[in-house]
Amino acid sequence: MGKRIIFHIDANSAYLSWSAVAKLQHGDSLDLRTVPSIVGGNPETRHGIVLTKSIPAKKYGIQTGETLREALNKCPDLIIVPPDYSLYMQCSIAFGDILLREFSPLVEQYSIDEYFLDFTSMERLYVDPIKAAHTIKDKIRDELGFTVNIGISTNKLLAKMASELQKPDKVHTIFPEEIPTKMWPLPIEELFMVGRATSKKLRSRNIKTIGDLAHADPAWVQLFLKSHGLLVWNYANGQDISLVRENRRPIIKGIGNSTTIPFDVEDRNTAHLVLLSLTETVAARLRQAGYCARLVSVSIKTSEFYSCSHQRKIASAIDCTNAIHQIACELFDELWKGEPIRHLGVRVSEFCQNDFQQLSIFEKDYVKERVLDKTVDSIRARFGNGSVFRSSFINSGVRFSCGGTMNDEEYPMMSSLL
DNA sequence: TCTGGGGTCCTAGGACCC
DNA sequence: TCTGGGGTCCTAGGACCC
Repeated sequence: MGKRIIFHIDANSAYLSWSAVAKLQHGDSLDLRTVPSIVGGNPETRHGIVLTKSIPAKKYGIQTGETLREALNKCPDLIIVPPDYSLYMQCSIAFGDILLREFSPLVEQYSIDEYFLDFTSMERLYVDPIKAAHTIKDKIRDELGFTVNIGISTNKLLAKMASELQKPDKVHTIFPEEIPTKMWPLPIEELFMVGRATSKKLRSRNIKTIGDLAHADPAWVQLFLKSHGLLVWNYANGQDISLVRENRRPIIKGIGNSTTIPFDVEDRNTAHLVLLSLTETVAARLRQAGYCARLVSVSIKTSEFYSCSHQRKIASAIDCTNAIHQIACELFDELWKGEPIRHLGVRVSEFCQNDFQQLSIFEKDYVKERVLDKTVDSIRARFGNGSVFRSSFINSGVRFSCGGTMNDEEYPMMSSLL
């Protein structure tokens, strides 16, 4: 294989920029990006954390994931706006369309605000990839109103590392010969796939920079980081052979829905109702994907932030809301010891196609269930999620649909590896 | 402490079978 | 059984990403 040229394109402070652009378009005179501001959840419903910060907010030391209280302590004048996920989906798609339509057929969406682009076959058209990257960057800024960073290199890992260098509105390269000067001096935490636990283990062994890791003995790193050690050692040395793959229909491995409940749940019935609300969206997405699932799992987080989960393999794969809900409730009853519950989750996985005539082996009731689910799905598709819901939710204090406010339409998913 | 939600992958331990 | 070893499956938990 010849030398490839890979771009990584990353929207700067994506949620915040996108909300800022929308506000400007609605006649607002203040550009949120120019002042300390964040996109954050609502503390009233116990969702009060920082999702994205503006660059001026970053200067106050505000970090993604911290509570709004902490952020406000650092900057009392901080402007806080709520997230708007359907807006973000639109921006994400418009962003990807420009890349795909104008620059290369080989584009991979990596997350809601990141794309990889294989520029290799475009070289003859543009000659200079750096100039082409500036063209892309400027076109997105001029047409969509938000800035991006573009990283350029010979593989995805290096391109991604390059796009993180200096922000916003920049093009950077980390070609292999630039690794020692541009990547090795960076703190170890900056390396892709080195999170809190890994950096702690590395730092305790005096590995402080990416260069330190690159020069360490890979066998020694494997002793305490197992296979993950070899992965990050390769990344520190700029080694990555993964390909940019067009993502039509990514292979989904699991579908889940979880939520922090605005109040502590202390009784079984309410818990079961929350599980139903979570299962409704999980099962509908499962059916829309055309799958049946063989594994159901339930997770709990208590008011004291203790987490645990319980799962079960089932004999025949299912996609019915009621069937999944029933198993989720059984799992919950086996798992719950009576502590006040802060957070609940339902997840299904181990999929197989749902189009087979296996229906005949189900009991009559089950066939009816599937017909009912299909009907409800299509009503909700036409008239909205709230158009039909179970009477058990009335006056229960539990919303009929909760968790991932995602407008859906196929949420772009990344794998944890490149 | 006003501490989110969506994912993927890996590992360890126990059950079970030969 | 105070027995050994290896393979596979299952479950729970933890690590990482955005």
